[in-house]
Amino acid sequence: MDKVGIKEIAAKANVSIATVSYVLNGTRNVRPQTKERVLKVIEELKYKPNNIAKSLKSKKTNTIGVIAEDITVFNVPEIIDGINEYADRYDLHIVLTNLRLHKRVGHNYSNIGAFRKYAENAVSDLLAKQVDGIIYIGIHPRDVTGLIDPGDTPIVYTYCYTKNELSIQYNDEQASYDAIEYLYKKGHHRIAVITGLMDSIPSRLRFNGYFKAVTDFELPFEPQLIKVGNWGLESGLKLTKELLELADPPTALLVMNDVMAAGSLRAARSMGVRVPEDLSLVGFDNREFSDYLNPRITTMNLPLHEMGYSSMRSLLRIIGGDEEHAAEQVPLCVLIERESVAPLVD
Amino acid sequence: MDKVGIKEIAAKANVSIATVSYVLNGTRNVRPQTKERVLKVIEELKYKPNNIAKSLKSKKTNTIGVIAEDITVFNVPEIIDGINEYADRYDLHIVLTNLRLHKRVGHNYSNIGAFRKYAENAVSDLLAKQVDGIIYIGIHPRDVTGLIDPGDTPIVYTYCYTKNELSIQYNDEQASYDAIEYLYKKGHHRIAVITGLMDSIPSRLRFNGYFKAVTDFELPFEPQLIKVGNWGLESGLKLTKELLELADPPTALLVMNDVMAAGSLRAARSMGVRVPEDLSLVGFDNREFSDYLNPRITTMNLPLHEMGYSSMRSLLRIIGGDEEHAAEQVPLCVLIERESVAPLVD
DNA sequence: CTTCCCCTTATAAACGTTTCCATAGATGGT
DNA sequence: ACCATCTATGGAAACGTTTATAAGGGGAAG
Repeated sequence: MDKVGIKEIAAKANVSIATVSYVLNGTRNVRPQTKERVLKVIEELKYKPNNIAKSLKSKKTNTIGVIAEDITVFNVPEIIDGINEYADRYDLHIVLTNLRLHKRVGHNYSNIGAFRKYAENAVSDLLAKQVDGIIYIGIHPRDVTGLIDPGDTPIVYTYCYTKNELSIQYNDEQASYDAIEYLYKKGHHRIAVITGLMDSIPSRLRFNGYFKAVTDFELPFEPQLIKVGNWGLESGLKLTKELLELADPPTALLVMNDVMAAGSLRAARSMGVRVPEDLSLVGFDNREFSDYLNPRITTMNLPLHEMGYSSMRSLLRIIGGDEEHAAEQVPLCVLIERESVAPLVD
Repeated sequence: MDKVGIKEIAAKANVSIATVSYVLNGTRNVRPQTKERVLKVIEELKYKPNNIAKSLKSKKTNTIGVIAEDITVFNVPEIIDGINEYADRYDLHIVLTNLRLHKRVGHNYSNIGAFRKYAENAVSDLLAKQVDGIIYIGIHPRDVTGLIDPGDTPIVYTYCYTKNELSIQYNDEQASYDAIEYLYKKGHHRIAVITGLMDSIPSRLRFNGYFKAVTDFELPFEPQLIKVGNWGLESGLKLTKELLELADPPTALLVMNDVMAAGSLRAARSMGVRVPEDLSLVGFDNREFSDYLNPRITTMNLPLHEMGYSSMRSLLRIIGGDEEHAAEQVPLCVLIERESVAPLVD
């Protein structure tokens, strides 16, 4: 099974390689009769194009490099799926680099320096592969400014924060604000919050939203209703207990991720507090399991698929030279109503 | 910022392009002094290699095509992560094709025919990109034999079933057998089972394991203890209720995925049956949330990372021409003990 | 019957590398 | 002093395409 290229086709069809190329790409008119003949030979010889050669000449690979800081982080696959949807439409291919952040440096981002060289390598490799552009999928809590240098290959960031570079990101602050507004409209006034780690950007932004809403709706601001968690279930459990042991416990609780919210549920159960009758609970992330818990918890959905899709669209705009219109409006987070919130009746 | 290639380096360093290539790859001895000079120019001009050209000449892309039937299916990212770990070690790159099976044809695999052309396209594209090999990540319940034709590009399948092709897959039957054995050793004899859809291969295999174990340990075989579910939470809930309403309900229950197991928990709670005191429960998949439920459920872990890793290793063996030793031993599933099983005391 | 133009097809250069082969100079054994 | 080796380097072909340019032939217009 010898390699059959355009040359072999040309020989067998008694035309020049140029002609074969023209029928292959429709770049130029070719007499129907000739075309037919060439096509037949292509069929016969089971010609398979070689995009490497094509790319070399045309300086276009139709390939986008996707760098994921960690593909096993729960939200990332859906973002990639969004990227894929767009890529499919435009016949683009994805070369995926998984930086495996967590497996390499664990969950402590302080020694992130050691990680930088992986990121840099990934970029070099991608550039060597002549990708037409790069999408960098962070893992949310980090500002990633200056981490890598893509030269003049277009890049867009998503699911992370940047200073000057374009980053496709939903609005954390708004999301959190909306959650509080929802609770407020259900009649709740004393609303507690369990944040994530406070050196994490989304944590701060979400807290901002909480604070803004509390202010806008003239809710009492009581520091003892604010608890700083660490994103883990145990922390949700412990802090919720503390909240419930208050002399005057809150009637509602916003927890900044679903994992901690699962902890809240456990705490409530252990103390005989009923959710939602005695305590309304809203989570964050709309993780699949939030629907499996008991009660099914009301939580804030993140527009992940759209973020992926938008990143791709932005990137292609930049590649197309339209840098100005690259910024994208990402759909808002929407609250998924389930069973963990009840209106407050006095 | 003109493109700087090997040619520009050669000119500026007063050597031939051949020499530049030799210092770049260390393919040949070059006088230290010359080497130095070339390296300096490379540095100065910020030379970035072009792997496209390299691949064209060398007929090696160092790229593996990964076709995922659906990257949003929960187990897939971890498999990819395993692939990545191996790829990193050997400086291989991944071009990822996500077939988006569920978003395209939903969860009803009967109209899978329409899906075939996506798979075929994916393969053609990958071949055009001259990948050195292909890994096909299915989504488990399907036999994928004959779906695609990779020509003579090496391929290995994983997380799906095949007839003659090499597929890296853990042992469903064994896993299920082990779960029953575990329950048996905890003193349980009347063990019920909730299967998945019975047109799914893992469902049948797992049932096989159950049946074998029941036979080996001389447990009573009572058909009313066998329920056929559909993988969804509601089905777990409903069937568990039926089981618990039996005149003589089982003391233990093996549920063939964690989602249905979440349903079982809900059923038990709604009927005032305590887990594990009144009913021992073991799930399947070791989904992250199985640790968040109440009680935390004991479940069967799948060696996903290893499957990815092994797939890659097998593939590289085939690429290296060692077809015989390509088959891999995939680590067994291991049961993760948590809180949902208690020993039976009479 | 020229002349011009258009339509179709061919020739060959180019893309950025690797690598085979050749060459020039140095070394060393006789 | 000569030939055989050996080392360091250069020249050029090749990988499979695309595409600029050229060329041949036919028809319409003069």
